[in-house]
Amino acid sequence: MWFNLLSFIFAAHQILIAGIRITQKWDSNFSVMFYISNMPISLIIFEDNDHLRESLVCLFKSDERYRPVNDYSNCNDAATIARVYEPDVVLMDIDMPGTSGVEGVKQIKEARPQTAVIMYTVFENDEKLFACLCAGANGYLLKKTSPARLFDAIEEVMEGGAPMSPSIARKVLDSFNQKKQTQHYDLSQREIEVLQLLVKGHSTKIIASALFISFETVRSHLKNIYNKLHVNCGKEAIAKVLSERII
Amino acid sequence: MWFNLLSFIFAAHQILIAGIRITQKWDSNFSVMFYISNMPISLIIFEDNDHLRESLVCLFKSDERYRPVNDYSNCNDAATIARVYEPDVVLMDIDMPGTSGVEGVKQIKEARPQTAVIMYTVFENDEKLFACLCAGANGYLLKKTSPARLFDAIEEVMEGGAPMSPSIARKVLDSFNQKKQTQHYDLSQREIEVLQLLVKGHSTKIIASALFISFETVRSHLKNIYNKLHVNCGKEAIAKVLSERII
DNA sequence: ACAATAGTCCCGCACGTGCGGGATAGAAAC
DNA sequence: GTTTCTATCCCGCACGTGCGGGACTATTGT
Repeated sequence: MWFNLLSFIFAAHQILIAGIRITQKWDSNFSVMFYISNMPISLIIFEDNDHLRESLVCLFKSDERYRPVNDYSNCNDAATIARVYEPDVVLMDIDMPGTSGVEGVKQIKEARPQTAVIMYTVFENDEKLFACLCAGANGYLLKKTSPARLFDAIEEVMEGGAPMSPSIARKVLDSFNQKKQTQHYDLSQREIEVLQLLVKGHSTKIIASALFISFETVRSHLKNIYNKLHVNCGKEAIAKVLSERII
Repeated sequence: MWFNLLSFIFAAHQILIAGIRITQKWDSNFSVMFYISNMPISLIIFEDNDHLRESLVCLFKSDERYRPVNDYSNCNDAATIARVYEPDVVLMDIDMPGTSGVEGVKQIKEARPQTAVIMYTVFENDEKLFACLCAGANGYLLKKTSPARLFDAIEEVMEGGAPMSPSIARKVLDSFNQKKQTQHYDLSQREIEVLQLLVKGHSTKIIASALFISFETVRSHLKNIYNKLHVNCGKEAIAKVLSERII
């Protein structure tokens, strides 16, 4: 159960009141929420494999900390389900008949952003991973995850964390470091300065006055930049720089 | 100790040979490496607080799995140190006199990419966090991390993971989801199609032929798009879309 | 039935920009 | 000591593009 206490700042991560553990959590609107641990965590599972789904329900029923509310073999009505049952946590498979899990997490996050959605899948490929993260997933676990780690992950996401399988976390961190993997275009320092202003959308004239050099000089630099980046115009250059994270 | 076995693909994550646990790891050049667990993990610590640094060394010396090679109160010679001692793991503070930890991780990763660098800091602000990740950090732990979790994190990073404190992991995942926080510009479906082609760097003429509509129609759409995005030209539109992750 | 919206198409004008030239001076590299 | 690189500046031409108009059609919502 969540209590939304707007505009209240609380420094410590856990406090004890009358024996009840209260854990801090920030929601996406920067309001503070508290999770009272002696309430069971309500849980909904989306998983099309009947065996696995029933095993998961059974697993969570075995621990009094969890209250598996419902489970579904598809997420066609994910938004409604989230609104009606108001689950704390959702475990979401990706590959399901009908609506995919990627679309499912998007709908749940739109319908009820407080619900933490943990992806639970065999997929390790970048495309599905980043699609889920952009859709608002709060965690990403591979199906080889042990039950103990599954429990930990749910605790972690309830405490404001983002549980990920190690190889997934690595992929996520690597995505920040991709600019080193892209080739080096051998731009001079001055050309980098010009390019940095260009990718902010500034015109040649503005760049010239910003760098205290002549309009024609900037154009000359831009010509060289376009050659080095193998593009034909400023728009292509901006697109290339921003999408490949050069500079 | 690492053995670099190029072009060899190994499916399982752990195998047992004669009682020695071998763990798979991928390095950034896509070659496979194996970590033999009965070898102690060599470790270098950069931390300017003498008390904390000595405590950490003491902590790691207490466990035979770790071999703290050296420790430094600044990372001015980080690149040389990495090349000479070839550590498996580096624990790196951020706020140090002289070269900052952000610069330190960058230098270490350039000098010896195989070395896993885990940031170990009090800083939770986005700026420093993402600067470290872009510099190539393999993990990010807050100083409130317990010793047990510290050990786990080093195991995790050696096995190809990316250990992060929960609040850090959350920040990282949230960074993927920022497009929902940006405002909605109320673009029509057709305008989105035009804009998607524009941000690829395509000219008006190309967009027209790609969408099977007239050149003038595309220009008309672009005019409306610029109005809705509050920009004055295509370059600004591309810059805004790609940097704010609209669409 | 009417208004609003989206999508399509067209014109002309002015300016920005890409392209192909050329030139000079200082610094760095060989 | 010559070459190469970098930064700086200039010209003219052709095309792309932003801006301000207008017009027609289909759909949607009231």
